[in-house]
Amino acid sequence: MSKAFEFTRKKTKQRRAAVTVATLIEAGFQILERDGPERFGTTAVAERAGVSIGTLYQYFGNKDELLKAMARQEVSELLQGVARAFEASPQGSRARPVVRIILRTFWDAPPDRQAAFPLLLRYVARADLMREVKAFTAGLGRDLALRQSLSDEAAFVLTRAVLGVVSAAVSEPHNLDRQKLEDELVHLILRYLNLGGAPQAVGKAGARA
Amino acid sequence: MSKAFEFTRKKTKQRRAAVTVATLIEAGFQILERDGPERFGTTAVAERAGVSIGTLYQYFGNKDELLKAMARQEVSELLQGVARAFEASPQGSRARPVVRIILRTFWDAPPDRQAAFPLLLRYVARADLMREVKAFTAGLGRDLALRQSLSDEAAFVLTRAVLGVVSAAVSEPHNLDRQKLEDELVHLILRYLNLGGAPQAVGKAGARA
Amino acid sequence: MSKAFEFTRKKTKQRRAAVTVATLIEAGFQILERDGPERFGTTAVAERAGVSIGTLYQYFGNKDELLKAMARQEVSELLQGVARAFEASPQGSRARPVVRIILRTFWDAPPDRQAAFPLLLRYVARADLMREVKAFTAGLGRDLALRQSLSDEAAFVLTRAVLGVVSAAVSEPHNLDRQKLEDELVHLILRYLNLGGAPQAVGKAGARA
Amino acid sequence: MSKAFEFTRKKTKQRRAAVTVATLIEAGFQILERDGPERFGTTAVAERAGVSIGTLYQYFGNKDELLKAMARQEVSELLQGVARAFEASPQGSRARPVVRIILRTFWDAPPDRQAAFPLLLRYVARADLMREVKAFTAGLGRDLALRQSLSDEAAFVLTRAVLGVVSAAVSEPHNLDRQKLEDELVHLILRYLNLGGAPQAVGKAGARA
DNA sequence: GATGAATGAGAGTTCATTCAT
DNA sequence: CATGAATGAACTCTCATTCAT
Repeated sequence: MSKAFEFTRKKTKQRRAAVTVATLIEAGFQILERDGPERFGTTAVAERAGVSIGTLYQYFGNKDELLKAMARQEVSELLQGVARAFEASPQGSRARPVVRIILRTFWDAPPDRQAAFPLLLRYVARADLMREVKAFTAGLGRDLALRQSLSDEAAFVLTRAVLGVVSAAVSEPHNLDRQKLEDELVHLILRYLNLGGAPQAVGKAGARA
Repeated sequence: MSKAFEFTRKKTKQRRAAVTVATLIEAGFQILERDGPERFGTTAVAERAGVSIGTLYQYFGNKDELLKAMARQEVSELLQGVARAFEASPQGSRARPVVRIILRTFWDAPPDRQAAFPLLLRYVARADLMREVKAFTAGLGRDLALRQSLSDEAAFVLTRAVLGVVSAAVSEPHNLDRQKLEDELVHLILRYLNLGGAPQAVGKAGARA
Repeated sequence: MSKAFEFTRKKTKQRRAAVTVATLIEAGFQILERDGPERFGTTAVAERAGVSIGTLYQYFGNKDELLKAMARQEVSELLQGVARAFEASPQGSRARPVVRIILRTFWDAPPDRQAAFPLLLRYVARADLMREVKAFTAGLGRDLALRQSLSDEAAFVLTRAVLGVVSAAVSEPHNLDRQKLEDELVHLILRYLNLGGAPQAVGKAGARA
Repeated sequence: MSKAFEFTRKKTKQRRAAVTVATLIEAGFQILERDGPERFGTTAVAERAGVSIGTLYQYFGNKDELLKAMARQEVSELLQGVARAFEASPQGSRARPVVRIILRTFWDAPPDRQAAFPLLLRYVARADLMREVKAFTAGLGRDLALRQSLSDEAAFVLTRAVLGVVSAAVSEPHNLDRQKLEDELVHLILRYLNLGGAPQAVGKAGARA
């Protein structure tokens, strides 16, 4: 057996494994949306992915690991979107694009996907996943604050406040206007960072950002 | 049988029923704290309450109803605390007392109780429970805004932002300073309502409230 | 509700529970014999007992507990048989009746039941079950030794030697004569206790006991 | 290709195969001791041996065959030890050395290895493995009995009695003295063979062998 | 009303074994 | 020959809920 062949074979196998993993995660999202967080089960995921339950457990030692992988991917995508929106907009006008991408992810998601968020979010709130979130919000904070470094507490408050609002908007039944919510969120960010517009009345949605 | 007797008996029965319900709810909290949200089960609750599982189902048609009753009580206590703090403090200095009582409820709770919050919160986020929360936040909002009425969206953003921060502080592993977090939360509220201090640097915890 | 009624009801329930437990243990033996030790499973036991799997787990917290109960019963029956044989025979001629009852239990059992012994025996070899076995062999030892007390080690050697022989006779494929084996076992016991016949040749089965 | 070359290659291959088999068996023992009999699995064995699971199945058609090979080796080593002890000691004083080597193997083994014995022993008790055990015990018996031939039954009783005692000593929790146990075992053998000391009291450990 | 034995669908997980590469 | 990804039957166990007493 030549080394080249060995190498090819190994790569092939690795690719196949990677494909299987990706398929499982995707199936995980589909089941989570189809059956809801309560009825989310490993058997259904494997079946939907077209692999045996044993294969699932080859790659994810248990249900939690699968959920964590799904959460990681979800977070990662959101963070990338935020980062892109952040960099694509000029300093001083970044709050709104960022809020927009967040709202698009959460608010615009179909109801079934929205129902999946709380479960995923629970898995995000674990040490190993938080690290990258922290790293990201730290970087974000630095820029947002116009080079003034936000304290850990300030970064925490800002990010969790925004996340709390959009999570609530998704999981609580309500009757809110999307545009007004966006305005209020932008307002929240700008005022918190002492960047926002004139000290005028709050709650009058409009040209405030 | 005289009506009076009937009445007395009925009242006695009702009182006994009320006691049983209260006992079950209290037992519910104990089990939730003792076994955690995952292992929270009706059997254990009934046992701890000293009644049979059948009796539990006499008063709560299913597990969800029990959880909702527990959530209702928890929220109700928090809201009362907030209301007291609100009314006890002079206009213009209300943000900090309110934040304090919230932090006391969440941050100061023993770890086991903290672990119970996410589950309870999920049950708060249901239509019938939200009504009173909304009523409360609406009233609160009116006062906070110095008689300017907050829009629904603004009230939503303010309350969920604060809740999001304290929830995260409780469920995520972190390394934050309690006093600084309190300062930042107060800051968030005041700035959002355009009441807060001078447009100075953010994140320098201290004499800002 | 009168106390008498309460009492009756309780007794009724207890009786029903006892019947269920007995049924499950009996079903356990049947499954163990039918499917073999490897394939012995809780589902099959419950099914055969005509109750749900949940009921089985109401009475036996896990598979091991069921197996232990079965082992306890098996041992208990054997010990009772031995005790009866012991007491029914005159001092000095007790070895043979005891050996006979042991051989009847093991050797005469149908092959499927024999296949079940090793598993059961493994569960006998646990602290809590051993206590009664020890108590029994201690008592037996005292008598066997004509009032000389056997040391712990001697009692251990004697009982385990006999058990080892009959276990092996059951679980190993062999081609032995039952009568000769009985003779040799009796011989083993008597000689070990220095009670046995003349110092003649070993292995010539016959009128030695 | 010359025959010589073919031959060499074949031999090389055979040698390599033998090494692999030996490696697998050794890995088997390590896994058995590390994970216990319940968790003993082919995957872990292959991994520990540094080969793929497929390779394991090339050499052992199934799990049982692997276990049998392990049991065979274990037994073979014990028998060799016994044979050496037997031949190294003078006629008439062989019981104690033999008992000693047996106790050394079982009693002195580390607890993890002891836990492995019952499983191995079960695999010894199969037709093909028993043949050599029988051959050995037959030969041993002949010598032990000073040329009187033991009947099959007597050889069986003697060997299984001893094995039963040491197995029990290893698998049951107990509180026995090693020296006393050795004395009692020697006593058992000698008395059974009508070679042993005076018809004195049993259970007083000491200078009886 | 109170009881608690019984239910049973369904969960997560394991592991000996196969076979395309 | 070696590999190891894939298999899937089978397993133990949970727990919300019912209903005869």
